Amino acid sequence: MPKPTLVDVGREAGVSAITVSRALRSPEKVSEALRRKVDRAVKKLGYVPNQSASTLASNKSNSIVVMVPSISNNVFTDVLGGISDALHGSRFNMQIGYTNYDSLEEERILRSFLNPTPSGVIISGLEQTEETRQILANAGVPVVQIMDISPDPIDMIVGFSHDQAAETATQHLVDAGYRNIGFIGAQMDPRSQKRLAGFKKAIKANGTLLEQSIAVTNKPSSAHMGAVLLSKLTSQFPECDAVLCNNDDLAVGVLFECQRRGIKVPEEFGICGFNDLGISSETVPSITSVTTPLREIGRLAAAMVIGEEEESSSPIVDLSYNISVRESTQRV
Amino acid sequence: MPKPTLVDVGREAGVSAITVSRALRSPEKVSEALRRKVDRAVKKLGYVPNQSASTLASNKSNSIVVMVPSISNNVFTDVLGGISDALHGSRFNMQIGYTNYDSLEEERILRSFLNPTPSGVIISGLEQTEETRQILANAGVPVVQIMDISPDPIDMIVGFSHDQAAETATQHLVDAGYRNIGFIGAQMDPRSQKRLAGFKKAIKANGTLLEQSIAVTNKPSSAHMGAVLLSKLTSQFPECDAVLCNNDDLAVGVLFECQRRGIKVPEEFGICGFNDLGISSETVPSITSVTTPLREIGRLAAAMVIGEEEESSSPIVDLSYNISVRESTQRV
DNA sequence: GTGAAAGCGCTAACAT
DNA sequence: ATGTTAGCGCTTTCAC
Repeated sequence: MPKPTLVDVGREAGVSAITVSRALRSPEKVSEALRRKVDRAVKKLGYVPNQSASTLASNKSNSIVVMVPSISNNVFTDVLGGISDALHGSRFNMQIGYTNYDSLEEERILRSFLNPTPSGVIISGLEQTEETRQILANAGVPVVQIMDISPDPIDMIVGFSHDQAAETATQHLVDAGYRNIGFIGAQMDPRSQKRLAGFKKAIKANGTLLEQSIAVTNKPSSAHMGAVLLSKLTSQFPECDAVLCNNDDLAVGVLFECQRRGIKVPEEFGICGFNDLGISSETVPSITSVTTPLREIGRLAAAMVIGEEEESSSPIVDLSYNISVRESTQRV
Repeated sequence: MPKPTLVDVGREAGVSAITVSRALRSPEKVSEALRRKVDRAVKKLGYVPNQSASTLASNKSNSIVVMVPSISNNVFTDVLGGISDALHGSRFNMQIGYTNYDSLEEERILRSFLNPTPSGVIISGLEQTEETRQILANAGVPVVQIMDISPDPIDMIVGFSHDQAAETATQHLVDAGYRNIGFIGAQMDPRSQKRLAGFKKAIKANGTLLEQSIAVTNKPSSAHMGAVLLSKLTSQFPECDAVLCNNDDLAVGVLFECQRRGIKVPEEFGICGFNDLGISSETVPSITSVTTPLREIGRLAAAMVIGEEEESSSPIVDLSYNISVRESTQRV
């Protein structure tokens, strides 16, 4: 037997197809009795809506478009996990776009994803092109920017303050007794730049910022890159006795490089990571890291975009981070 | 101005819409001249096909359905990366389903993904339910099973032999001089069971297999779990002097636990991981691992499913693995 | 090799 | 609150 359609359900329930459509899409706009009749007919026939027909007729899809810079980065797999959780069981599915940290590529992909119009857009960062902001603002769908915060979002935003988080982490290193603190960063996207700014601010508040205390690259973050950047840093800044890394894989690589060179952590050298990706609590010594609300960002962004959040809640959500202090910064 | 449709392209090219449709979908069934005219019109108008309309009319989508157990597992992000690469620039997109290592869940998701009929299916492992195999065999689309190998695939298959890989790795530990070798495994899916079987075979070939030399769990794999399982193993098998781990995160956790206990690796204890996930080459000491062709599996599976492989090539592709020998198994 | 007609299943817009 | 009408843009089937 063929798949049942809205017409079949309507016949079963004794109403017209369009009425069934409405009962299904906006149950609140329909009488209680009808809703029950329709539900029963749907179950009896095992009706499943045809997305393509719906999309074609309305020129609007049930997709939530999610734009992230990279899928291989654990940071974003965590965020995607949160979104996936929040969307699970809803009528929405997610369509992932991978921008490779390129605003123009992002714009191009987004254009292709905006037809048919999705039900919502979740997009990483603030660094969209002016064109992209225009397109999104005029798309007539909820847009949630994630990861960062700003007083001036396209529509809504959920993230945390990268500069504050880095500033707090740097201050923690100062408080732990380190005096020549360096910064190691890979994949220096705008959020990483903000972490660097937070680092600089904290250093200046405690003394003088030295140019040679910073070693960064635009290449991807990895344990290997952590070792490479530590070598660079210690050669240009030999008196360095601690580092803030802009991601945990770098921090892990720094620790390994210290072990290779016989540098004692935390006695001779302090290490603080970022994002608390799971491995930093397991190393020996364990690594202090900034625990960031990655999964929660995804979960909340999805809830906001599908309108499941409280009406009263603000379109700007600044989530909190936390310094998870571990052995790598605890001098005796 | 509104988006151009097939009718618009047809008008521009001086032919009917259906002819344009054919010229686009089966260029080989159409005259050279027409093909050129149509191409020019498409470019001039910036025509982009409407997927929903196509899917609705044909009840066939341009999606390649990909079923994987988990997204947070790095093993599958690598495989997905390979698929994504191979599909990039083609007219196909991927639709990902997460089964959470549950065959019944897999069957349920697959049923929902099979309407409209996708252009192909890539599915992890051999452990589908009988129902699932039936559905797939009757779907009339290319199906590629991945990760494992079998002489009896539903349609096509690309993977490698997990038992042979584990057997080879175990033999490497024996050859390295270890005499009381244990096995540590998490997330004991069927492929992990095969690795365990390969381990047992190699041990028996060299002596006696002890029940207490095996410590496994069905919980997810992580560095933390590696430490937990090492504790279990050494308490039940104190003379143990080396382990084969069924995944690299476990191996890393084992190394850290050894460091915590002051056990010298590789002198007192040998460690071999599996999948070579990138971190094992960075630790101190670096960890020997079985390098598996994860990305290549994804790339090839996608090529096979969209028919881009040589016609002549076999529907059964057994890729090779490689033992990457590092410090953790090199006794002086 | 190309075209005409019909319809995929749904929803927008307008009735009632 | 519910129904009628008219497509959405494409592909299928059948003609020529």
